[in-house]
Amino acid sequence: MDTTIELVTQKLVNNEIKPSYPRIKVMEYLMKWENHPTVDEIYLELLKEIPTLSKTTVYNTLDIFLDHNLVQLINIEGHEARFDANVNVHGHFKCEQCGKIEDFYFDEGIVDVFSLQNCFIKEKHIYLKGICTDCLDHNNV
Amino acid sequence: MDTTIELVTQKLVNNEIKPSYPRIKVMEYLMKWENHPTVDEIYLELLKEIPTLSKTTVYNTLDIFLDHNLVQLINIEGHEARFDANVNVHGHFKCEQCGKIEDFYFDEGIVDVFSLQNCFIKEKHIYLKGICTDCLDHNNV
DNA sequence: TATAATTTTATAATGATTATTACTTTAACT
DNA sequence: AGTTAAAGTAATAATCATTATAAAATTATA
Repeated sequence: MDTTIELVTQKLVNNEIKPSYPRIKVMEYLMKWENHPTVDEIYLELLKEIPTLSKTTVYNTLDIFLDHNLVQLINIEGHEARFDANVNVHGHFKCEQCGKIEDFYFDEGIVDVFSLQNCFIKEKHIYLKGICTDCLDHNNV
Repeated sequence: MDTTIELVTQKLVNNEIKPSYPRIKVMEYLMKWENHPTVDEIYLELLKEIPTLSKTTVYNTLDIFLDHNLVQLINIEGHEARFDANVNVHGHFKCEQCGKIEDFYFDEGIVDVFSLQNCFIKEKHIYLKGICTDCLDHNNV
């Protein structure tokens, strides 16, 4: 059996999620390609391997993963949800020109020092937008 | 003439936006009530004063304001856009229980030190989610 | 005042997400 | 193994925010 599939299966089982084929494949896709795909991108990609797959299943699966904190939801664009299997606190930078989304890391503490000392903080999201170095170079703006 | 309306009118004119009544009212609402309303909230509120108002106009008006950087778009919830007349860089904390969104401030520099030195950063958004102090108190969790 | 340009409105279209229901697969039990 | 219940998946329709389009109203200009 494929090692990746074994690992993913284990991950799901550890979180009390039954490792059905679609679930394994969605998680595998999210972990393997560390992009930040939309539901549609996940669906269209997996459809190649699972011709009977429905988009509803992708939505349901992602909801389960969200509930179990196995993925995080990225709201960098209002009109489409993106998903990230990296649930460590980190930021996202989207290039408005090429559309690429880059991860970046920061000391989580910087967000704690603000005026919300006594609140219970569950999620921390940092989103930046601009033009990436590649695009800046190629544009020679 | 009302001082607020004069101020808002001036703000629009300074930004080469014709100060039509709906535009003045949308901006006035955003500045007066420093909440972070959705399009629907703005629409329903202003409808009381402007019975002929259409939601399309609210959308169009907000688009113009965005283009001129007079408001910023808040994507803290994926399914609904919120708007903020405060365009200074600041963060938003949403209480998942009462729904309230609080502003908070941070040293803008903390976002600059990341691995994006050579990118051109146009927008910086920090969103936190959790439970606010009020809700924590009243729950006596 | 007449005409052109702009703004607003009403309506329809789009697209992502959710809800519903039926179908299929898996699990449990005899 | 065969039967029934439960869980998961799929197909379809419904919802809702947003966008597009075209008509009506307003404002600016000659």
